Amino acid sequence: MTTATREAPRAGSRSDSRLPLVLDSAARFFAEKGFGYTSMRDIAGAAGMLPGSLYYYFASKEELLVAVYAEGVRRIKEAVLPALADSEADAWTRLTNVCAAHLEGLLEDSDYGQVVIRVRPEDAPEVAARLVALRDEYEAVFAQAIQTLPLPPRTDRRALKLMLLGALNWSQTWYRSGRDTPQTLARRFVRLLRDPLGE
Amino acid sequence: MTTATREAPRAGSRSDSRLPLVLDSAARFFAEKGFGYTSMRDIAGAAGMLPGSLYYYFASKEELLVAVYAEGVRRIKEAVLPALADSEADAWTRLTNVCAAHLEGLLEDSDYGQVVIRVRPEDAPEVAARLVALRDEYEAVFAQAIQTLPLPPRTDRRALKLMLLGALNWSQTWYRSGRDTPQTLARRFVRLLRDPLGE
DNA sequence: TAGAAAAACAAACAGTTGTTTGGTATAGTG
DNA sequence: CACTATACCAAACAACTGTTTGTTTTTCTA
Repeated sequence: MTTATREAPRAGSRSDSRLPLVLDSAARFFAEKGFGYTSMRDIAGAAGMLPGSLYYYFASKEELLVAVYAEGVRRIKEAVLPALADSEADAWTRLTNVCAAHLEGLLEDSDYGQVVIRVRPEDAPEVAARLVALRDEYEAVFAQAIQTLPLPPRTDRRALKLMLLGALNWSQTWYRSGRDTPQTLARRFVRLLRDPLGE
Repeated sequence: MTTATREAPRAGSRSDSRLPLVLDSAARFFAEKGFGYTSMRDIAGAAGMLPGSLYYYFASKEELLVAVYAEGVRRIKEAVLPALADSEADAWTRLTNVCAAHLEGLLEDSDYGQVVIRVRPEDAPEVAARLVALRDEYEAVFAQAIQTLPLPPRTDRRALKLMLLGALNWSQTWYRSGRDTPQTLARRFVRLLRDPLGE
């Protein structure tokens, strides 16, 4: 809306655009080095372009971040929604599947998902509000998986969501690919919540 | 903020050093803006000094981070250790108190604690290993609080630690002072783990 | 086939970055 | 008193930052 940044190449039209390359490149750097530590030259270079050329697609570095961020949210949602819609499974295994999908899009799958968790909205003040909105949009999806759980009355569902989501997101700091899979991790976390640990 | 307000030189020995001021200033900026977004000019300015003068105390920006980081770990440990050593309380309330102390040093208390959680070691490649070592040093303390829990056999204590610590640390992203206190938050999280939620 | 729009290049801009160098006022010591 | 270490200041450095501007090449369309 604000800028002419999101125009996708129309079908049949000129397709030598390097926009997807730019987005992938930006996602990779943002995910690996963070927003502030990535320069427009990094991104352009990896896409085989000059830094100034990026401004043909994006009005600013922050707008580029918004595009990557939005795509990240879109992908995580895309991975999670099927698990959420599975009416065959019971609520607890549905939650487990949602968590597994969340972890996958966050740890293994793509750089896009990692950007959503890694980059703090405040790091891009001009567009912070839009980033927060995108995050909230996904959190609402995740909250649904908890809303349908059969829980003892008076259970604090909000706290449950914050706790689980926090544990999942923080895993980005210690997770090393090859040891545990997102699936087993998700199972382990959900079980810790479901099964009683006290006395 | 304060610019040329000369701190009164303390009586006696030569203690007109502004080193503590520098550390406080750095901690504040690192906690609020992150490491990469903070310039040496920011830090020096807030301490009433010139940027170059910081190199009298620290060989580099990254070394300055190490100093703040170490002090942060020291403070969190200082807050958590008493709760851990309380042999009166039973293991579960001890864990609750440890979590509360952890949250306090992370959300409310000081900027130093926030730096430890906020700044990623990889953001300072030259000293990353030392930062990780400092973090691990604390995590070992936290692990102790879980080690002493009376848990059903075959419980994955490592997963429990990662989950709880993740939930606590991630709270930094959504916590707003004035709503919930660290105490109530800690109680809520621990209860979610201890009490059964399943069926 | 002329013209316009798309997709870039090439080169610079002004500002900021961490850091270095050389000097200086102050205070403690013999 | 001279001397020395401390705790800074003042000014610059080269490298890098996001961004702008004018130009060129390519491709689609009328």
